[in-house]
Amino acid sequence: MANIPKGFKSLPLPIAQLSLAAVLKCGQSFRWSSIPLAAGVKQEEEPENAYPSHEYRLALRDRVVCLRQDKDTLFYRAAFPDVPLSEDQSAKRDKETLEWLRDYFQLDVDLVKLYSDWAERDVVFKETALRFSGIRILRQDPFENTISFICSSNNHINRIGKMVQSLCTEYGPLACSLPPPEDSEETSRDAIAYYGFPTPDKLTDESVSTRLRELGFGYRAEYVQRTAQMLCDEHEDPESYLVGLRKLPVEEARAELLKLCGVGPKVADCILLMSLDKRNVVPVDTHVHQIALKYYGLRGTPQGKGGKVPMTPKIYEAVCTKLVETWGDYAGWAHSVLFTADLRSFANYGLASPDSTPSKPETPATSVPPTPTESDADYFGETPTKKRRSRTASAPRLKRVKTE
DNA sequence: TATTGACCTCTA
DNA sequence: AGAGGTCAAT
Repeated sequence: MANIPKGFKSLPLPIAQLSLAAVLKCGQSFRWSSIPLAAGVKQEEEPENAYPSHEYRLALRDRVVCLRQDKDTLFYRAAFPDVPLSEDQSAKRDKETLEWLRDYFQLDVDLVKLYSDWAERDVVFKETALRFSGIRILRQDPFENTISFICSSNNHINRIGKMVQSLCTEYGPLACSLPPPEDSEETSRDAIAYYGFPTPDKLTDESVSTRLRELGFGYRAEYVQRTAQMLCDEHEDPESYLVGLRKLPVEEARAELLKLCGVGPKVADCILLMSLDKRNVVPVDTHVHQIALKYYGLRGTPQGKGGKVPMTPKIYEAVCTKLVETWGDYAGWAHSVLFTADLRSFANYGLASPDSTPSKPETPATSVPPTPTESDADYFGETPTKKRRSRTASAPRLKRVKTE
């Protein structure tokens, strides 16, 4: 590409393999900050994503990773509190950062290939999710991931982010302070302090739960503190223990996670998928459940008083099994694509519960999923394409009518 | 073993 | 009301 941002290294990477905008803000990690960059003079006929629109930053323990991306390149750099002494040292750090990136984004996994596999296996995916490209599963730190998703229960993504951020500011190590990018829209030149995620031992004290309550964690405050305490009590090196779960079979790893306070089936599955390498685990939340009911021919569930569908362990299992057999070995990854697509559509159209409750009393496991109708496509669609614009307009936000 | 409520707080 | 649930008591 034309120019490399000052101070950045570049890595060739098609945006279809990784979309930072989609991945970093879709509720996998809650710690990335995204900083809008000043738009340069826009040339005519310039393709989308010709230039980076944002810089993304994440504090690790010893450095702050800064990322940008355009159509076919990932730009990266790391900031440190001190100035590097030598060329050698600087080169070494660059190498470490690149290594971290490859691991964190799991760049060895060919996402484009996966998309085509899913599309081939699943009509619904092909029709609805294929246009949300570049969405992959991050390989996160297990402790951070665990604490973050303990915070996620009965909560909004937005609020989860605030909670995790305040947790780091309060208990995390200061990684580095640095000012906003020179080419950002930010007018202030003041340095921003970036804090890494706290280690388990920093969260064990009784005072932590009290403080977290004050910070608005609600009933999750005790979960966080007790989980940290439990991990430190039971394990010499809690973080290594959690990382070690990667080597266990799924069921065993899940059993370990379920011992932790505030970790139930759904949160455990999130951790398994997002930090313990269990790529075929599909966390079933309310959104995924709705999607499964509507598009994947699950039998009408027990009850629905007032249209509500209860989430029981049995249903959880059924949904999970169905989606795994639909998507295969990387089912958890596919789920993440659909979940993100789902979030976008809800943001645009609001949650429209299916009037058409699953009608089929019995749907063979092997049956082809119902072909999405046009309105289904809108339901999932991000931005209405020109083709569909008119009918989208005629199908405005469906105000949920209470079904009695 | 399966079903219910309660649970903190914020936002739409 | 409901949010990417979990826990504890029937």
